[in-house]
Amino acid sequence: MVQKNLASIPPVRGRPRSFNTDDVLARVRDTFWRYGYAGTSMDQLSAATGLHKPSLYGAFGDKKRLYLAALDNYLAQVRADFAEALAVPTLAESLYAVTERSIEKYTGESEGGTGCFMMNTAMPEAAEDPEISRVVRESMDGLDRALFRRFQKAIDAGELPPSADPQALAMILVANNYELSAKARAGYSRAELRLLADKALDLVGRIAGAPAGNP
Amino acid sequence: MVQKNLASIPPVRGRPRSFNTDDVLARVRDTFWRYGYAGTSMDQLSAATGLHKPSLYGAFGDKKRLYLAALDNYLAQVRADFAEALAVPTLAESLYAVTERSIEKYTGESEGGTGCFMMNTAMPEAAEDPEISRVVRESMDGLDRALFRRFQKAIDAGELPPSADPQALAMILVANNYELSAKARAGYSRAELRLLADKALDLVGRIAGAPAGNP
DNA sequence: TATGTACTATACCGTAAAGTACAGAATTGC
DNA sequence: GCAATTCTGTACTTTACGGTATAGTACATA
Repeated sequence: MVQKNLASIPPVRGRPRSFNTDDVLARVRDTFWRYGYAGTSMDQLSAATGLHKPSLYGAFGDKKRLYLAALDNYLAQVRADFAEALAVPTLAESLYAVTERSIEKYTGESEGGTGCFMMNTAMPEAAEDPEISRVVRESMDGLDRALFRRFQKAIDAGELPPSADPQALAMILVANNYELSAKARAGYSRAELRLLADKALDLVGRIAGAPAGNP
Repeated sequence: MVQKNLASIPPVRGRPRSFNTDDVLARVRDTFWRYGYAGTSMDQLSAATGLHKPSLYGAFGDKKRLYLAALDNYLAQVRADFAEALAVPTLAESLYAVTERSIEKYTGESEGGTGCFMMNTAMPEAAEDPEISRVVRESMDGLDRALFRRFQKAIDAGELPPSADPQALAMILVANNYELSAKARAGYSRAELRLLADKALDLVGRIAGAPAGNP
């Protein structure tokens, strides 16, 4: 994401916007989060943001561009959250923070709907929309890489033996993350999700010292 | 599911149906699979099945009942597939069969769309529809239990030591299954999914002999 | 063959969807 | 102050949606 969103660059001349783009995108995101992409109407988005439709269209384009802007916004925040959690020096604390943030996000404790926003809104569209599926793939690859690097860092720091298998370890947490999202959406409780995440962390601990198996 | 679907009980009198219910539900399922629940219109379903809308409404009720019938149909088939794969006597072969069937299904090789039908169509609706979210939860619990029982069986059969942790082992495959579904929908290739599944199976092998960790 | 019954086909209904035209309002540069 | 520019608000257009009325049709029982 090198280029900034056009909609967030305030125009120099003319009547200024009466709204803050990020606030609007947060409302838009929450509405899509609850009802899905196809299940959300522009009128709902208009009501949720307090903006009239021409303002939404003027600022973001059509429904899909508005959705993609909200998705970008969400993914940027998720990346920042992950980066912060992964920056914790101790591996165990770092991984716990990762799972805890996911659980908090997916249970909708702070804001938004349940489960992962991308999983529950982009996936149904991904089959027929290459633009959306590309964003999804890149986001997934990013998650894989981020966790892989964290384990590599732990090996470099001597927290794990050089023989450890960072790819397998990363996969445990990635797969667990998908399960957390799905089960949160289905209505599982925070406590149940916490147990699942702890099981995954326990697994990581059990095989952290083991070398990679035969391919 | 004790009670049979009403739509599958042929009436005794009057003009008989010109269509086979299961065939129709398969077409309905495939259409929802591609476009999502909210993204699919009754006209699309009518075109995909070759039935006119009044026939669909007459046989299944409204859109949601039609969807739920297709979902039940799908889940029954998935359960049967899983049961068959889990019935393979050797644990390793059994687990490989489980992953292979998922991959085949999720890549849309034989029929339907990509990813898990339930994941990609029911999840967006699950947040606002308790009836759908209940079905999803029950299906998830069923998957957890089926895999747990398979590992328990392997312990009973002496394939795994009594100290093995069937819950953790089951979780590896369940979480992997969710990841396979998500990545298939995002467009990952069969080969990439196979590698992921093999990593999970490898993990199972690595910790199969280990006892459960501290809770 | 007569009759009841359920299915099929066409056409339609009311509503809600995405998107827009246009007039007025707010701000900047001149 | 005045023109240029951009946003806001109301009302609208067009299309597609879920769902149905109705007329006709095919079959089972009697």
